Amino acid sequence: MNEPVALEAADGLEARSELLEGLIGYALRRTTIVVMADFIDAMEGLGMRPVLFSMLAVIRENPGINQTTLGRALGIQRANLVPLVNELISRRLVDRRRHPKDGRAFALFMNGEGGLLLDEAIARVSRHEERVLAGLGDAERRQLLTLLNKVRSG
Amino acid sequence: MNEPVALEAADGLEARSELLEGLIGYALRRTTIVVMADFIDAMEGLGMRPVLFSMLAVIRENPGINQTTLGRALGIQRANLVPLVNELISRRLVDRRRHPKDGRAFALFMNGEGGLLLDEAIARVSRHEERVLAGLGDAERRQLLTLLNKVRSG
DNA sequence: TATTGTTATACTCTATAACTATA
DNA sequence: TATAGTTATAGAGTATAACAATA
Repeated sequence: MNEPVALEAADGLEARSELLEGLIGYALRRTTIVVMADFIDAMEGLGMRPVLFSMLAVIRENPGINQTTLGRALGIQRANLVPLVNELISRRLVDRRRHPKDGRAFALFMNGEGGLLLDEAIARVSRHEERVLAGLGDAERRQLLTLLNKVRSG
Repeated sequence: MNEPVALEAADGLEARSELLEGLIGYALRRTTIVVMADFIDAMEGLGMRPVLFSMLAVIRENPGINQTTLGRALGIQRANLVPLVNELISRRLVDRRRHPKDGRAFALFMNGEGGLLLDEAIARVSRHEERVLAGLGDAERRQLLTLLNKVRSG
């Protein structure tokens, strides 16, 4: 409440950092945390996490995909994908069959129940994106997506 | 290599999802992972992680800040902040003193060694941001920062 | 009663190395 | 030799509940 004094405690209720506020990496990290938290809220009761949602989306759009390719598409290492795929299998959302031409590989397919769950999740994701992007116009949303992909492909 | 056939394995080397590619949340998450990985590379040998960097920045710019306020500024819960502050203390980058007017609280101050480390980290962060933003012009960089903060605050 | 810092705990994500079976 | 999937393990981030000391 008073003017700051050197070596006195700056223990107000709020603190800022001009350095951090100028860094895009920091803004990316903090914004992602906020958006992912809203995603998780939006999925309440579905047992859906961001990583499971993205796996279901890729599997449905790429029927028969194997785990290595799935992991590469999503930036997940093979070893870390194993328990995640097992989770989808044991929840009967995805079917896993031996690959017809490569005995080492599995082929993953979305089944009916997985499709229903994904559809419900997609409906919730639409509302979630509308909520977190409420402050942006259509042009700004397209611009943000373009800029993010530019950085990522960079 | 051939045209896709229903229920045949789509086990090519690459897979995409139009659904995910349209979601800003997904773009945020993937882009942040790429940028954070480059940050970590940039800090090689410094023992610096994103969270420690942000803590040092806030402590230097808010001398005497207590742990609760520091955590609130960075979105870190008090309980999770304890081992992180201990790490900075044991590495002699930050000093912790009892708060003069509140016996429950600590007041955190950056010391000389912490300042030197933070300065070196800032120099590396500048090169890191230049690297990950190389594909964007100045106007685009400002725009991205503005849009990210709009989403986060919105 | 409320707040600061702490401890304990559990879950998720991530990273690495080594193994098996198949190619 | 190389690749697909697996196992084991360790580190880091995150979330909750409960406690002691102090306000």
